[in-house]
Amino acid sequence: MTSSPCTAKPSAISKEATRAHNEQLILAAAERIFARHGYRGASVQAIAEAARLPKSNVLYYMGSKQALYVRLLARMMQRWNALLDDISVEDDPAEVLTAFIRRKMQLSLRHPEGSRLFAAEILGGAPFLQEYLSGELRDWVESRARVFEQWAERGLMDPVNPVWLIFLIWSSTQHYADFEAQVLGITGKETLSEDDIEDITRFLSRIVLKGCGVRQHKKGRDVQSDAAPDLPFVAASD
Amino acid sequence: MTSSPCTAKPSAISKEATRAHNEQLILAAAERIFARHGYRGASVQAIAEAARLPKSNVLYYMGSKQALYVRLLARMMQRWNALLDDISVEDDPAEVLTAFIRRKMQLSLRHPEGSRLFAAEILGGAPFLQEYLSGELRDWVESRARVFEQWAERGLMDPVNPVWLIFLIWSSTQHYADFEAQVLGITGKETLSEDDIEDITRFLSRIVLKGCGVRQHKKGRDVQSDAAPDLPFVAASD
DNA sequence: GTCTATATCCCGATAGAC
DNA sequence: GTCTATCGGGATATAGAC
Repeated sequence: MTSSPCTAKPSAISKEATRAHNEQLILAAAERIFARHGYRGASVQAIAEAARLPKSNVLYYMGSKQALYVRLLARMMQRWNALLDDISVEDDPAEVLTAFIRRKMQLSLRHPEGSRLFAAEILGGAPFLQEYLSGELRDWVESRARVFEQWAERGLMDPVNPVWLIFLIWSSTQHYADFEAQVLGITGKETLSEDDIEDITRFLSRIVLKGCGVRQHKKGRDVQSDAAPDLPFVAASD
Repeated sequence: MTSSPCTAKPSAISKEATRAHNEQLILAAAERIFARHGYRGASVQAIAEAARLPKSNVLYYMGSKQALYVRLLARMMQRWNALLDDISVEDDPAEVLTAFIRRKMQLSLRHPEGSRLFAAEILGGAPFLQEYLSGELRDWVESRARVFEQWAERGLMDPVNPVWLIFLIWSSTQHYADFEAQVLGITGKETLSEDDIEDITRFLSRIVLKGCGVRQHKKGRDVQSDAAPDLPFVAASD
């Protein structure tokens, strides 16, 4: 990934490539700045400097500050949707929940600025995302909630409130991206290593599965109903 | 702060009362605006309008935008510290953890704007709070972490990473204040009722205690080591 | 297509009238 | 003490030179 803007000679082919390249520079820089200062607190000037381009160039490529912001939000929602798998009541709860936690964790830490951009938008009352939240996302939550309830009816997990459970997974995973400054300050680390991420992922999976009484899926075998089985991924305690 | 009877000069008293009253108006309004738009995105003009005072009045009372912001952060840290109880290894894990979750939940929902103000500060890289995070708060976390580890050594709970556990409790409770817009959009509610709060609190306590394998403290009785006892506060499932 | 120069407005902060 | 008027600077956005 080159970090310098392309202002080279306009040969027919490289024009489009240059434009695409500069757009990517702007989007990456804008995600950082918007995440850090929020919509109003971010200035086009600051975004331009972060992208090493003139301010007018940013507005020329993106049209307006608001259009740029909306485009970034849409990109983040797209990433989000990419891991919102469909699940059915026939699936194994343990597998689905661990995969859900793992993917959410990876998304947050693969795109920390996007995650913080989203967080800042919600923190400010979600002026640009209300429709998405109470429409598309709400439907997604409701459909998964129904599956969780059916799992509980079949005795595959405890009858917990499925919406609170989804919020628990969202909040506890996103925390490591959104509150990174706090996490690093308290742990004294400079960054979270791959091992840390793996450790946290296993910790959260363990707590959620055990906390919800999810039975291990063992085909052709009876499952003990009141024992707390040792899970295969007991987290290290530091 | 004196509470003098002073009947001689009521005008002098009402002056101070007016000042105190206006300061409270400004602090409340500023907390809302800063929480919504972040430090840079908030304008003194907007704060003044929210407090129904002239802009110059806000700066006259508070000195500067930054002084006002720092004062609000300090107030929130003070509220925070007020519930950071000391705990010892002799205390009952179940009681301590449930009380911790309950208090944290109440704090977040009693002061949602303060919670969001803090969140915005962390989201932006904690420029004003880094010292607090890597100093006072870090020490607090370490001391509690050591107690959790000792509990695990005594077999009172599973040997989970205590710092991840603290982050889990923080994130999952704060979520309902910081991401209120998302929670309300998805649940379709206009506000979270007292019953909702109680339900969420019990849900989180249940998951954390069961997920960490916290044994119920029963003095003078042996504790079954591998059974998952039914907790007294099994959450309703909706 | 790109970037300089500029238009218009709002920012935080202050001086000075009352 | 309170508030109007204003300052210098920076905001978004655009017009126009190259």
